[in-house]
Amino acid sequence: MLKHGILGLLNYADMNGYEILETFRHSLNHFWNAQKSQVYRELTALENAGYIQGTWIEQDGKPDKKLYSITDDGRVELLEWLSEDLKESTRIPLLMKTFFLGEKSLDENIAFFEKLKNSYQKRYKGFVEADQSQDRYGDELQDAYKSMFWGFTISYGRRRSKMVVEWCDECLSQLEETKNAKRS
Amino acid sequence: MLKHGILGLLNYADMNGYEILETFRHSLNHFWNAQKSQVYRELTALENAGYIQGTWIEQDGKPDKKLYSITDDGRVELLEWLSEDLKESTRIPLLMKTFFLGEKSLDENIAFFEKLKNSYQKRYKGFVEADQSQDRYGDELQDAYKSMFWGFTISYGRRRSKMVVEWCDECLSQLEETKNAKRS
DNA sequence: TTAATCATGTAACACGTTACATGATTGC
DNA sequence: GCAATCATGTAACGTGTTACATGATTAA
Repeated sequence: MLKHGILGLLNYADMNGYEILETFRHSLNHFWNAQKSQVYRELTALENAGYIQGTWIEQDGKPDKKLYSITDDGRVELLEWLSEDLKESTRIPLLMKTFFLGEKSLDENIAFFEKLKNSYQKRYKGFVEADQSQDRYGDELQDAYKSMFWGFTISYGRRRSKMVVEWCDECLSQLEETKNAKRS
Repeated sequence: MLKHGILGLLNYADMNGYEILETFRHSLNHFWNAQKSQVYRELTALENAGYIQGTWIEQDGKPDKKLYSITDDGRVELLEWLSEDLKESTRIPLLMKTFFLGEKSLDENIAFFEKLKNSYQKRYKGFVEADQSQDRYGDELQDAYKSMFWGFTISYGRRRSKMVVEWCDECLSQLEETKNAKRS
């Protein structure tokens, strides 16, 4: 999975590991959190598989870097992945916890959902701002068609955050109702 | 993560591996897809850690089974997990693919989102029906408070499916717009 | 007789996380 | 002098997936 993400980025431009990590951090971070160690490991694996090739570049005033570019085989692999059906493995840690919340008290659970709501409300605001500032990656790409899909991922993030906030509201109102019913 | 799910289930009732798998399949499947091999592995690990203990039960007409029950240490571990902050590792395969869809044609991408919309529409209907039939797990639990949280997970599933369908609509209308713009 | 259900697992691999490890240059 | 930026990785562990492997009983 990460493998294909890296191939996708190298298909846009040659990059070294550090730049790939930066790109993940500023453009893909809302849907993929890439770890340093994993990126370097995948780069090695991808090079061994012949999907990318790296060249060491000397720099002055900075450490040497290994610049990777995608190969023809890599491009084929990328397109194959894009054509495959996506296999969505549903694993939602939030719901795993929610499912067993019956072990905790009403008040603890109200606090749980309030905290959650708060954090997603912040995320939501972040997405709305990103949308308005018509920003970074969309501009970097300089290709209206490609940047449209970047926009789609932002839109998903916005909708998802909103959905979670609304879900929290629903949970909270049911919890409050239960609390009131107990009191009377 | 799965580890705590198993602890949670064993906290409700003693079960063997097969029953745990069945429970995942009919009650937790919409947010957690547990593999056989992993469940058996976790059960062994959990027993070695002292969080659960298993006893072999002979049955007639059926294979022997190993019935597990949670220990006091296991219950402590479960409650600790419930109190911890949840660490949500955002990794959304759907968006990873979406991000790089610029490599494919307009028509292919329209087909992609239509297929996706279709599958989430089906899921959505499934959730709505599950909601109305006031069903399985909620009844099994026989505990209004606990089954409320099960209901929360269903509600999340319903909202999420709906959100994805709406997102697909947005993507599709933008793609269609681009298509029309090209034609003229 | 054949498929489904009940029941257990192992082996190998793939993918993700956390901690450790190094070191030069630049700006405050 | 200290933190940030640029740049590379390894080691160990944890978690998830795929394929393989076995075998009895029951219902169509």
